[in-house]
Amino acid sequence: MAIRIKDIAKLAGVSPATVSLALNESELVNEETRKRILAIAHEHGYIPNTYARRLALRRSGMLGLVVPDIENVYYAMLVRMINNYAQIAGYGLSILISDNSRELEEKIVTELISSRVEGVICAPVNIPGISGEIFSRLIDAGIPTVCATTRFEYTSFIPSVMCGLREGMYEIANYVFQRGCKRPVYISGPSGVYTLDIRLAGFLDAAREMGLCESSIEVIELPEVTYSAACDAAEKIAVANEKVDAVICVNDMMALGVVNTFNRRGIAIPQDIVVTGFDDVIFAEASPVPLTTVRQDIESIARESIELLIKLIGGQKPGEAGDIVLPTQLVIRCSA
Amino acid sequence: MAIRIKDIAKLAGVSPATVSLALNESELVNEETRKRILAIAHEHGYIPNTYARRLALRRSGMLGLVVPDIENVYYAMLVRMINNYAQIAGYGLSILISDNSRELEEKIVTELISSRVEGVICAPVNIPGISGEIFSRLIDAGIPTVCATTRFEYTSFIPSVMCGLREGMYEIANYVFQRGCKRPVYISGPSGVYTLDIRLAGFLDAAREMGLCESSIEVIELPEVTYSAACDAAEKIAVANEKVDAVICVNDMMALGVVNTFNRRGIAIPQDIVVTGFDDVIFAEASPVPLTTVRQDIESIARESIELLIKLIGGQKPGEAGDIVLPTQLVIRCSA
DNA sequence: AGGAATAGTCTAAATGTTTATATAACGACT
DNA sequence: AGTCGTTATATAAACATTTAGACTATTCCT
Repeated sequence: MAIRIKDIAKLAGVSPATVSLALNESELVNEETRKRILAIAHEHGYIPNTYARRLALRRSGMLGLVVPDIENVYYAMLVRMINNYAQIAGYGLSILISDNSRELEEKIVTELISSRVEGVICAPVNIPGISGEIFSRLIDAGIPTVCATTRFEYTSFIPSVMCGLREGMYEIANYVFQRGCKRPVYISGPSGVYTLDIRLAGFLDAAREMGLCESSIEVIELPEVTYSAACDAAEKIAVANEKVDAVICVNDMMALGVVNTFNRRGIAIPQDIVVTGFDDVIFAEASPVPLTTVRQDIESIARESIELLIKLIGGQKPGEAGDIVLPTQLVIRCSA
Repeated sequence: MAIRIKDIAKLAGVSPATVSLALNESELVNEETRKRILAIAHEHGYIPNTYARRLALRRSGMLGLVVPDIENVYYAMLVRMINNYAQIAGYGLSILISDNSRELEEKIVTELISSRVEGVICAPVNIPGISGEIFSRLIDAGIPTVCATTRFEYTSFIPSVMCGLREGMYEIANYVFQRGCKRPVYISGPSGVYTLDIRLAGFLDAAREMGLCESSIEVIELPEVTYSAACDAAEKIAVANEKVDAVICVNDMMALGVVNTFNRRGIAIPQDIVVTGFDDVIFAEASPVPLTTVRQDIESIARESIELLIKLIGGQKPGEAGDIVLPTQLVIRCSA
């Protein structure tokens, strides 16, 4: 069906080798022949067969990117940017979605090895106890891999690029405490998720430093880090009304739930209660009370990830690189 | 580096053909030999080379999906669902992002042909005057293609699956008018974008039917369909204050901008002015005044697209299928 | 004129699979 | 003993490229 090099060769009255060389702009082939061949190729809409090409070349020119959830704007941003950077670096990008499932992650890793990608950036699923065995198969297969937006606790072979979440949460909690809040509620998701655990650690760092006693702080661990879960929690806080003066949320979506719930109940933010988010997603600013939050600079994560990956592809040992921790940025708006 | 069929053959003392057959669970090969071969393959972590495989098979088992903007939750949903359905149908999915650029779209189409995908679902870039020439190259290359979420005006060869946007906008505008509104402002983006043009047509249908005169309705065409553009427009409406009683927005993001701006200025929604959105994105419900809006059922778009695509792959002619128009759903909340 | 260098093209092997066809071994049947 | 089937395996070609090395013709030098 589709036209092949062999066909063009026949049409041009030369050998397939010459056609291949001509198409690849080799110096070896005569200017005139080249033009003739290119003309024929163009006329017939020749497009090379990727599979034959990559097989012969013994390289794919592809990188892989694995994300757990494409509907999360945070990962969507990551995808867009890595897509960009990969392009600039001259690689194709294979985007794979694990849909927060370990089994799919397994399959994806096999797929990546099978398609001989030259490097992988992975954001592993966000469930308690990630350990990196799945992705370490990539390393075993000799494929340079970097972990982005989080980190494998037990696998030192896979370097990571992420923001200093602990420091970021410390900073915003500290800011809230400096404002005079003494009875904070911290709203988080399930424990055991690395990126949530270290945020909590940052909060506790700040609380400890302020000398807040155990009884004056409350940590709520919800099963999900969603808007509606946060609404329910906020409802309870509003009802109990134990002089809580700050609600520190583990992400913006939850903060938004808290803000809307309090709003509806006539609780003034930040006058009555201070509320903070985390991530600085697009509608943090579009919230009825614009959110004070912590920005994770995803562009930097994307850039540094690709940069590190390319170094690894270039032969640098993972050990030499080490993990990269990027700064977060406190964004002060109105909610605190 | 990686182990090949040939290597396994040598280790097992059989021919490569036998190994291939064994790995593909063929009945031809002796049970015992098969087990021995599989054991060796497993032991050495054999993973077939995709490129060699696809080259020999003369089929890729892949579908392509092209979206203009992955950060748009609307497309993100589409991606997730089509990814799901493709998997169920036994295909791999190549996700490509055109980043709203025609040039990239060109490149992507070449890539798709080059990698011999068996079918494509495309959501073309959202700029004035899309005409489908770029994607019609897929048809020329014999690759079944369907257009999702919008439609090519001039290319009847590419069937489309989308919601009835005109009817949807008609319905919500009509609802607003039935409520008694007589001086609506319609906020849209640049004209020439098909999916915006037909929404406007739906609005005008409703206005005409209500007998609203030209002078009592205002149509604002902003350069961008963004939150901040809508905030500015809302600001002007608030200042002018010409008894406008409804603001009908072309999407939720803009409606949210209008709601927040009015909120800040003390204009009560829906008492003073009614506001509506379109799309029913996740935070339509999380808006300070939950948005009355129109839901596009992306799950259906995804399902119908894949279903149609698979029919086309199965040999159905595009002409026989025709475009698929799915119903929208009016979601009544508080803002109208 | 003869040899070397150069330019342009071709031959053939290689990439790692799949698969149609051939072959071999074995038993069963006449 | 020869024929036929069956079963299990091997051979070899095919898929569409790339590329090292061979070959030929031309030009340049002495």
